[in-house]
Amino acid sequence: MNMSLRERKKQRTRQALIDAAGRLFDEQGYEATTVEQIAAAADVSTRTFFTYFRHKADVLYANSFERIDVGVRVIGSRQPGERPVQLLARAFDEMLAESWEMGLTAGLVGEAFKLPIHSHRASVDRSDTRLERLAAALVSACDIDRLTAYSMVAAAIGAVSGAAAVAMGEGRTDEEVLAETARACRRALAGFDS
Amino acid sequence: MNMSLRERKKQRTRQALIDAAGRLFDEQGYEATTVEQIAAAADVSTRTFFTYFRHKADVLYANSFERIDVGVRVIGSRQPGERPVQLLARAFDEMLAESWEMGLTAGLVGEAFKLPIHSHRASVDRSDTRLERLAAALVSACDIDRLTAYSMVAAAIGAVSGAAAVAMGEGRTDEEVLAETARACRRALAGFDS
DNA sequence: TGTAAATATGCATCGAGTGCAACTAAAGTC
DNA sequence: GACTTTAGTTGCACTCGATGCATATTTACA
Repeated sequence: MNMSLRERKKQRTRQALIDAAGRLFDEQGYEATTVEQIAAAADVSTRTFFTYFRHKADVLYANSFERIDVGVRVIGSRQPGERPVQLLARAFDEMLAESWEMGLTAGLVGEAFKLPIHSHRASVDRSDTRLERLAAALVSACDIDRLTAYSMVAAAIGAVSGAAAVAMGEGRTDEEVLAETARACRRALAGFDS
Repeated sequence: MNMSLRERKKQRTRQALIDAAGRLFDEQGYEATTVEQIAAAADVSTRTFFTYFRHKADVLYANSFERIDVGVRVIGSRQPGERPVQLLARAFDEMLAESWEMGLTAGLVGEAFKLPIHSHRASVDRSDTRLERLAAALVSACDIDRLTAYSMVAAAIGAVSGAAAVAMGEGRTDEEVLAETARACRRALAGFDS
């Protein structure tokens, strides 16, 4: 980890923004918090916020995007003979494990799942979405058609999000939430093991 | 259908907005089209657009929301002994059948699926989302816990959206798209038949 | 130390979305 | 048919997310 001063500063600012956003979202809710407030709390200009995150909502997913990397990596490490369903389930397990480990606040995750997030003006770079990246990885790793791959990943994401939202909404413990999401994921995938 | 003049006018305006939006989205794409343009094309003020649709994106889902009603109704009509998975699959079949019947342009549907839709300022009325409404209906109709219901519905929605997006992206015929989405839906649900 | 490259910031502007108040047209009343 | 009530339309001002551009300010590197 030999970062240049520049690099370190960038990381620090980025983290400051994430922390500030997390704190403010928890305190006032997502909608009630403005980018201006986040930037002020992180001691940078509003304009600078947008050099780190394309959209206000992206700060919520900041770590989520890194989690996707984990999933893509798992998919890339497919064992010979491993079936797509198993592989994808394994990828989700790793991603979910990561999620809790890196101490996302419930507030952050909760908001993230709650939001039917969209994009305002942003011309939505599809290749950057969770679905796209995981499905693409699955297609390259296995002998599977795009349609099936996308359906599988989308079903899994849906199940996981739905389960997590309800479980967290009901105030379950982290362990329970983790267990329930993993279970929902497997159930959603089961039928694709044709 | 004995509507008052007022009611008829409202429907006409609403339809004019939907039509104008569909046309413009097809011609220029979703992002490039402004609400101002849609309103102008429908010959109403910009402000009026927002009395019909809460968000720009809602005009895309205009008919989709009505489809959800169909699904909710199917779920409400559960046959004694019918399992949640069968019931939900039936609901999705009906909703999908409706979709093509009422002549949604591929452009409209395509855009709708493409968008990782979100909400700008709008404090997202959750009880109004597809997921919420279908899951809630399922919980009342069957003896099923919220967590499972939400996971199921979310998985199904994901699978259907994913399959539809890919199938349409590949230029399949309407029949094929319909068949593939129905299949993806069933596969996503299969594992929930515990 | 000076210069090139990367960041940060201010400013102007666009588009979505909301609240409010004034206006217009339809509906119901006498 | 004129009168009032009520629903729906519109303009206006404003907030906030987001982008482009031009200008500082830093850091890197010779």
